[in-house]
Amino acid sequence: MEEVKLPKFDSVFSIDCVIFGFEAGELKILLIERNEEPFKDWLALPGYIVEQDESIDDAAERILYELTGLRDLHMQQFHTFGEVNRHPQGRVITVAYYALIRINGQKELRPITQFARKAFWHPVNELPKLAFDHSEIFNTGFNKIRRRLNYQPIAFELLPEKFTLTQLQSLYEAILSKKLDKRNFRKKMLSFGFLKELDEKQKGVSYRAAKLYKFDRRKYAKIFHNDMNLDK
Amino acid sequence: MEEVKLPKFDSVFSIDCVIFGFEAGELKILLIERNEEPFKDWLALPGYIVEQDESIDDAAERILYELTGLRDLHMQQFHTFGEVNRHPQGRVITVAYYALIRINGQKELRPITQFARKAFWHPVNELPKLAFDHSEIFNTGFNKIRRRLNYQPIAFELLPEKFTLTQLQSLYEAILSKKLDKRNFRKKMLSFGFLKELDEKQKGVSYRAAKLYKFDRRKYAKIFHNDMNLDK
DNA sequence: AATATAGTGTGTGAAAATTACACCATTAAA
DNA sequence: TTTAATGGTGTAATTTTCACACACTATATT
Repeated sequence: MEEVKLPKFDSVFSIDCVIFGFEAGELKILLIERNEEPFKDWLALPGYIVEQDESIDDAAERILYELTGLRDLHMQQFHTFGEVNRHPQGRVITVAYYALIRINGQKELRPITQFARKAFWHPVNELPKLAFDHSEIFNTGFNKIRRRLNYQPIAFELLPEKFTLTQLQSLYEAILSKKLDKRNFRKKMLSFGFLKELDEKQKGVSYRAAKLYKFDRRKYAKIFHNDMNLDK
Repeated sequence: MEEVKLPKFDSVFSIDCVIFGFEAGELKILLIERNEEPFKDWLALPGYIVEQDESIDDAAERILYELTGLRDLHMQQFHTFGEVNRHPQGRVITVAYYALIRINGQKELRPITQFARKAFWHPVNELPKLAFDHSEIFNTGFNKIRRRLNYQPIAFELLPEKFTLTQLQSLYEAILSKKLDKRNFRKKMLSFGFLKELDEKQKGVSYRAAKLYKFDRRKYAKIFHNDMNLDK
């Protein structure tokens, strides 16, 4: 069997990341300020070029780390953008990933490479124009997680380990952009059976402290073992 | 502003297509027999390399056409596969698309290029080993359409324009691999309000002929206008 | 000590959706 | 006319969804 060479093109893959966080009752995403042409000084999603000897999943982790200092999140690919002219300097196809993380105790965001001047959280409402087609990438990703919220326990990745039902509800409201009924929401969430009520209560509030809950992954997996694998 | 060059890699994008059809009560996909190394003579999903000056959506259409003679289907991207060693000859990242089409009156399948020796329909059960990681790509795609079946009217793309409720049901059963209750299925489908009952009946059967129905896109769009755009 | 404030936590009834389930009707062929 | 094959239909029980309002508790303020 003879070795056949693949054709070569001046084409480049990149990764872009839509990282959601939840803070002060607001849904936010992670942006960087670019320090490199093109779109120097613009705001953009954290994203960069995939190396030749790394898988795209690995690349996503590395790139996010280099641009923001964040590590070990569970990112998932959600769409690939391949218009010819989406990058002004050549053909770049980008695979977009999302993740949801706890902003809370997060250490400072600090870019490792010089390609980003800084990284910071920005509310998803009132987003400014972003570099490249990043606004479109963000919108597609946001719609994806809205959908996924219905059949995947992604909300818990955004909350601290211990949370109140009110926090959980206001997160759902932020993602879905609509008000939910408190009694029905609580009834339904609790009926799933994967929330573990703790003995602790909220602290430091100047009103009746709410009970804290925890998301119980093991119970979730038991209850929904069917659905978990379908998801890729 | 100075022109900055993008780095160059020996990396290649490709497209692979998972095309579903429905025939004789069975769900099938389109395979080709490869006529080129690597995996010469193997069965594979229709797939090839993206040119530098075409978008990935355009590439998907072109490639499918060249390998199978099929045209103008509505393909949708569903996942991108980017493991380093998925192609034995170098770095190839592939974007996978699916489509669902009517096999029925389809003209002969005939590859245009020589890269495929032939193209043919194969039942999704009892699939043989496929070239590259195409078995995994198929599985991922199959799971995607199973999910989508719940919130998108994709089934109708697989049926002839006029179809009976029994045909529709057996298609659902084929995709979901489970039996459904006839009365409940019919009640529910009709309750959506986007099936148009025709005056015609089935012909050429040796038993009571069934009524024919049509999928009414306009009604569907009116009823579900919300959901249509979220889908990318 | 009284009171204002802000969010917690709880139940019920009506309506809608889902599920389980079995038999007669119609057609063509034998 | 009988047989074989599929078409077509309704109801009752159960579960899920939805709409809706007020008393409780902890703290801060006076």
